[in-house]
Formats: sequence, C-alpha cells, structure tokens
Amino acid sequence: MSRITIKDVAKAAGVSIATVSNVINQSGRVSEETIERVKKIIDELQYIPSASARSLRDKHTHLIAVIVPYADRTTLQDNPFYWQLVSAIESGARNHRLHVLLVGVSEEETFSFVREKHLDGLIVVGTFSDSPIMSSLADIQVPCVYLDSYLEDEDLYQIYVDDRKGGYLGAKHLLEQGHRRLALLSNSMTEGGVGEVRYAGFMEAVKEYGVSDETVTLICEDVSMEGGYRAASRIAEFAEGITGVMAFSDIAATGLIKGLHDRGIRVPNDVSVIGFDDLMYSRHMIPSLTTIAQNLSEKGRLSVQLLMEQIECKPPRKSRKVVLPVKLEVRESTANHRSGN
Amino acid sequence: MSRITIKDVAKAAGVSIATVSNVINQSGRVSEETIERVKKIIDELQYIPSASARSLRDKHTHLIAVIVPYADRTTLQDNPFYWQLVSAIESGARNHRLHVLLVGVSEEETFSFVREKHLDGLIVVGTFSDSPIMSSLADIQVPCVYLDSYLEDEDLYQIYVDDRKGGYLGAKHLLEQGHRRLALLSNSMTEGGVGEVRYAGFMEAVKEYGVSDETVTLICEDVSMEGGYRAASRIAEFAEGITGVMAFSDIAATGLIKGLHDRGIRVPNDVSVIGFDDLMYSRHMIPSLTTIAQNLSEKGRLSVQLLMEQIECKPPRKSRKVVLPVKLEVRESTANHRSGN
DNA sequence: CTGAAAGCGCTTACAG
DNA sequence: CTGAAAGCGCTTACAG
Repeated sequence: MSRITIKDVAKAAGVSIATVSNVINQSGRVSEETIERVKKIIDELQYIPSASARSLRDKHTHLIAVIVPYADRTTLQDNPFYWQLVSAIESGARNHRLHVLLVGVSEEETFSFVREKHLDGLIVVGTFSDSPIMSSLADIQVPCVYLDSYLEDEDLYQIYVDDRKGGYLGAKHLLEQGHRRLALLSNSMTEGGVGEVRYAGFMEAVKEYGVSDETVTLICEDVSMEGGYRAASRIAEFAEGITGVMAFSDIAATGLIKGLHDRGIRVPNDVSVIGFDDLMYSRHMIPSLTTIAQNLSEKGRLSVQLLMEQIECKPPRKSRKVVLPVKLEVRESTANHRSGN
Repeated sequence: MSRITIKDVAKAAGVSIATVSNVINQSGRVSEETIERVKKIIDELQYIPSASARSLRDKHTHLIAVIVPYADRTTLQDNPFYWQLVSAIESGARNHRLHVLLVGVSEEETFSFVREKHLDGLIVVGTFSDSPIMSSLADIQVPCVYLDSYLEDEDLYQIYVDDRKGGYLGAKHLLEQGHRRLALLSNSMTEGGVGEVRYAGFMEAVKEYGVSDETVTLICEDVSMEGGYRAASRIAEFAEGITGVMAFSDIAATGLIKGLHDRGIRVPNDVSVIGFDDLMYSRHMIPSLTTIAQNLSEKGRLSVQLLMEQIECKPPRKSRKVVLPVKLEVRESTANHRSGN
C-alpha cells in the first residue's frame, strides 16, 4: 500500500487537488458542503499531508534541533542536566507544534545538516565566543537561541542564569558559616563562559568578607562525577586546610563528595560542599546537596519561546538576553565551620 | 540570499542538472574532468542538496525517532536512564548517518507525524502489548525496534535485558546475605512488561532458597525518586521486619535509600538495598549502590543497528529478539543480615 | 559521457 | 466557490 496523496483525496471527493489543499489549510474560500465532503474523505482515507512536499514549497519544516556538546567526540555529556533541559525543550516544542532533533556535536562539527534538512531553528547549549562551533555556525542563517553561552554579539538571542549571583551566593553561604579556606571546582576556564562569571561572583563575596584571594584554591576538572572525584584527591593531598568547597555543577559536587567520603573526609562535618544546578536527584543525595538552584524547565520552555519569536518574526524584544534567577538551596552538605577541625 | 540549488551549480559548471546530480550521487557515469569541475563549483557555492526535495522522491529521510513515554502527559520521565539510552542511540545513529528526533508520548498519542515526516524508523522504549501506544502504532508501516517491551508478536524487533535473571540475581544476593524478610519495589505491574519478569525471577530464587512467598512484600510505586521515597515510609510503617529490598530501578532505589535514611534506618546496616540499571551515578552514591548492571550504551547502539537492518532490508535474523546480559554489581548498599537487628 | 523530461506531493496565484 | 497550471529541488529512466 503506497501513500495516500492529495490526488487520491481529490478524486474520491470529486474535486480538484487545489480544493483539497484549501480545505486542509483553511484558506476559507470553499463552500461548507465541499469542506464537509472533503473532510470526510480525508478521514476515511486517513490522508496525511507529506511534510517533504510541503517544506519543499514552504521552506519551513517545523523541525528544530537542540545542539549539545559531546563530552569526548562520540558521546553526549553524561549529565542529567542535559536531560532535564532537553525534556523541557521537548515539551515546550510540542506546544508550538515543533519537533525536536537531538544532535550532539564535537568541535569540528559541520552544520550543513541544518540547511540540508531545512531546520526552522536551533537551540545551542553551552558554547562560547571563540568556540569552533560558533564559527561553524556563523554562516547558518537560521533562528538560534544560545543557552549558557555568554556571547558578545547583542543580536544573538541568549538565555542564562544569573551566574555571577550564583557564585556570589555560594561563597557567601560558605563564608557565613565560618569557612575561610575555600576551594572552587570548575571546568577549565580557558573557554570563558559560565565558569568565569561564577568565579567572579564568588570572588566578589570573598572580597566583601575581607578574606584574602590567596586562600581560595581553584581546581579545574571535567564537569563529571569522575572529575569531582579526582578533585577530592587533589583537595585531600594538596590543600589540607580547606573546609568549604563550591563546585560549579551538581554533578561534579556529587563525585567530589563521594571522593571525600572515600578518603574518610566527612561532608559536612569536615568539609562543606555546595553545588550548582539543583538537579532532580540532588535533594535525594546523602547528604542532600546544598546548591544554587536554577529552573531548568523554565529555561527549556523559554528557549523554545525565544526561538518561536524569531521564527514567526515577532516584533523584537528590548533585549535579546534573558537572565533567569538563581536561588540558594540550603540542604545538608554544608554546615558551620568547626574550629576543632 | 536564497538557497543555492542544483540549478545554480549546473549553470555555473556549464552542465545539466542531471550531471550535477550524477556527480553528487556518484552514479559513476560522468567523466573525471566533469566531476572535478562540478565538485569545485559545489565547494565554491557551498551547495547543499535539499533533503525535502530528495525525500519527496526517494521516500526516505534518514530521520528516526526515539519514542519515550511521558511521565505525566507533558514531561519526559525524569530518569537519567533515558538520557544514557538516548545518548547511546544518538551516537549510534550518527554512525549510520541518521538523525534522531526525540519525542515524548502520552497514552493518547497519535503517530501521524511518523508518516507525515516520512520517518525511516522508530525506536520505542518501554511499552507493552496492550498499551494504547501499541495500538496507535499498529497502522504505522515503518521499521521499529522495541526496547524493554515484551511484545508477543514474533515479527517485532525487540531488545531487552535478561530481566528474569536480573530479578533472580538480586534475590539471590539478598538471600545469600541472610536476608529472609524481603521487599520488592516495582512500578505497578498491571502493565505487564519488565516488572513482571523481574518479579518472576526474584520469586524463583526465593523458592530456591526455600523461603515462603509470604515473607516477600510487594510495593508498587512510580519509577522515580519520589516513588522510592514513598516506598520507604511504607516499609517503615507497615513492614517492620524487612531487611532486604530490591528496587527494579536505580532511580527508585535512590529515593528509597534516602527515605530510609531520613527515618533513621541505615543502609546497609539495618536494611540492604539493591537496584537495577547501574546508572552512571549509582557508583557515586553514598552508600554506593549494589545493583543489577545493564549496558545502556550497548542497548542504544544495538537498537540502531537492528533498525538499520530493517531499513536496509538486510536478510532477516534467526530471531528478532535480542536479550542483553545483566550482571550483579555488588557495592555498599547491601550487607550481611545481622540477627541483632 | 551527457541532457531533456517526467514526476515525487504539495500550495498558491490566477482565471473563471 | 472551484480548477488548471506552475513551481518548489531533486533523481532516474530514457535517448542520444
């Protein structure tokens, strides 16, 4: 059984294909009774218009892609963060009758598939100004929304959270609890981006509390549990006096806590740990994770909305950057410094 | 700037569009020098063939969809399990030059988009024989691979893990450690599917050890941390003597352990807990989670492969069902029963 | 080795 | 209100 086409419908209804097309697209210039008849036939025949044929004419496909970076050239980042975000995007897209393509990209990615497949738009997660991805993306004339990317270009639609404040709140929380020897666990910051901004916020609080910069140890590792785990050994071996650590992701914080635990360092008794993101499992960890919470559902929903505004050529917004709030979520992994330790 | 088409290339190269098409598709009947010339022009013009136009003719799109069930009609299951699986599928698909659409479906879903968008194939996760999804899928004549679905039809391509053995190994492990009062944490099994099979395997071991069925408490909750957390209170309140629990997912086990912990019940000292899946974070939990490990990467990779075999009409396999192995991963959340408790 | 032509399934002016 | 026709960008017999 080959595909039912508009021709079959037209023949069965005794009208032209133009008329069928008109009833489908509700162009309004068809008589009531013809509409009824054609609709009935469409139902009977279970006719479904071909998206290929349509997009060949219309140029749009109702298809968007979420671009997430590969961890190691072949696999997506092993971080529930992406799943929560992509989930929110999927459900947001659905409300706009869009389908979403999930594509992982490595640095040498080429984006020819965007034009090849006539994608209507792109949501790009976690890139940065000098990234090879940004330059591959340069020619692609397609609506884009960038998440967590800190791009200079004012014309770009961007969404991020208040990373500076997140870093600030994290440091402040640690400092208020009496911790003075602090560590920061970040991805390598050569990339610019969120790490830098959070770092700046963190340091701002440190300064405010009159603590010397030098007591803050910066540790750079992958954003992964393994990265966090490695950081734990670095802290244990090279920085004995540290009692407060902020990780710039819950995922790294998780590995860090485990690493500390495996070395007999208790959290929060010996060392307080604070994360960033508030993943769905963070409240269920033992100890539950103090963290800087962001609303991933909102981020996903909003990214689709910003994309739609571009696709539909809505009147431009005052600013194309949206900053979402963060909030300190105090749980069990942080506690007051005990001078005894 | 509108799209560069095959016409532009043909004109620039001084050949017909048929010739351009032939060099693109390497049909082999073009002279070397023409090939060179055309290729050069293609490069210069950055010509990219239109997938819409192609698929209008060829009928295939190199697009597949991963179908995952919604948790609550609007959001995807909040389970890293899916992310790990979908990641593996994405990277497998990439090796076959396929793109993947991520689509969450609720029970009353219609799959008209499959025909509308001319998808080449579907990977369907976690459905079951009498599911409304299966009946919506019935008409869709498109290659499918079902994951973890226990469908009767022998003609369907299916992949699952050795769930019976998983249940068996879990029970055996608990029993060997001296636990006699056991609980099972599953999703509601009205659905049939993996829960039933794991349950059967579990009971098999119970019988083997001469333990009465009646000492096994079955608890049904959502496959989620919250579900696991609720189960903890049920165990604490209504089944005091239980010392060994198997959850049919790591995600539920995580919530369960947290729930027990919050009630002052220690894992593994008071109660041993074993999960199922071996998610990436399970080894980093505190205590690290004893679990039945499955290889999600392999599952994802294989599902793409089975799909490709159908798409390319490869000679059929002896069996269309593939059962992947499971393996007991003993970690910290289980321990010998202490009669003292 | 190369090209003219038909056709894939639609939509949208344009006539009537 | 309805239909014939052109055209979207390709590929594939078919001629030559």
